[in-house]
Amino acid sequence: MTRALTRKGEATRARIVAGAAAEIRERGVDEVRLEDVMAHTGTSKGQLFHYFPAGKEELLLAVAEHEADQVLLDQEPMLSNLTSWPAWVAWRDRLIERYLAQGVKCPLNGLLGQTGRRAPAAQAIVTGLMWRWQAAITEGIRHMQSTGDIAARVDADRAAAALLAGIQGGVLLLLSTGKIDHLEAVLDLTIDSLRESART
Amino acid sequence: MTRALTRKGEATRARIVAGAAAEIRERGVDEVRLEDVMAHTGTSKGQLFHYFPAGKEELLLAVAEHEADQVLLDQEPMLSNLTSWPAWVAWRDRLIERYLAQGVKCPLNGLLGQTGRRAPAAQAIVTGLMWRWQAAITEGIRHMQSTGDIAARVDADRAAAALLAGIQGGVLLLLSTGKIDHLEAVLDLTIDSLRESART
DNA sequence: CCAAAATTGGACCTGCAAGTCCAAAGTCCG
DNA sequence: CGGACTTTGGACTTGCAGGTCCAATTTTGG
Repeated sequence: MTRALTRKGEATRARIVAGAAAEIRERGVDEVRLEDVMAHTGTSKGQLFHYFPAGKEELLLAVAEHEADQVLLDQEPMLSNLTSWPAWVAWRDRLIERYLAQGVKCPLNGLLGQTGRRAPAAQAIVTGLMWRWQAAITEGIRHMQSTGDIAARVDADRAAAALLAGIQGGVLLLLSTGKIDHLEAVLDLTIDSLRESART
Repeated sequence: MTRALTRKGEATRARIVAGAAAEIRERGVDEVRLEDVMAHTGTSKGQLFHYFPAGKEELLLAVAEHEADQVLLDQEPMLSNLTSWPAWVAWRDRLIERYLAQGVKCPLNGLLGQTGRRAPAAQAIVTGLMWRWQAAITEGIRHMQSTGDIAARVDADRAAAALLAGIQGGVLLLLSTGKIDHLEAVLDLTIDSLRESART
């Protein structure tokens, strides 16, 4: 159905999404006007509505997809290879580094409130992200259990759920307080707790 | 300076704040118009700007304060009396119950994005809430350490930070997925881990 | 090379929600 | 009771951001 995109069109569309994403990260969802996106990407209103007929909401949705994918990509290749304690630590370090650099600019935070409530599609994107994220963590835990580095009695799904929640909260607290301490504490204590489980 | 409020005025102001808070909880920050608040509280535009001269932003700030206080009040008297394991469990249950009932309606989520970025004052309110919350948890941990129910080697501040982050993330995941599982997992696993610390 | 379709620019429209204003009504206190 | 205030209602103004429209241009595929 959306087969009517030439190479140039595809490029323009991508430029719009990337530009809008950057703008949103920088200033927040509800501070970004279509005009800002136009200026920042060198496009016209005609193009915006050509590629996103439903207007702002559709654009925001595309941005959300883009950002959700980015969140997981930024954790690779660590996230998919949680197969040893050093690997876990490397992942932990990557998370800290990434969010420290990102600071107050959370791309998805606003999307929960802004589009999340009214657009079920946005909700689905965030939910999907969380599900994929948690699945990756679960797999890491399972692998560590298979090598005996984490006790078999640990409920991998539940532990992954808790760790994911901790990360989300850590990031949220980074957003509101500007300090990385919470994220660090959660990661270290949770991972330590998993590590400890094998010792008894 | 704001000494020019008769009893009737005070009541009206409170009615506006409470009504706006309810409306925001129900429909989200950026879906609520001043007209909605007027309709819902039986007030006129004149009154809104009489009590909140700076307009919407000032009203939102008052609502944020109101809601932040409520968050902690809803956890009392448990939160201030984390002095035994049953007490901790009671607190845990209260949290689950409260957020289960609240469901998708988070009063403060939007305030981070909406007012948080532009209004440092809103940021301060959220930060203050988190700080008070964490302090209460820390105190609970310290008390349990004094009775030997939690190992002395545990860093109370750090543990409290991690637990708070877990709770925030659990609530966030409740908002996006609609499931309480994450919050439950975080609370149970973290509390268990604290409990376990005393056994070694 | 040429028609059909995609792409682009930008002027214009429109609705809405925040904010202004002021006059009428009520309240307070000596 | 009376004058000075707070409180209230609601009509009006304003700016702005999202969305519409269409004509000009470029690209595509046969």
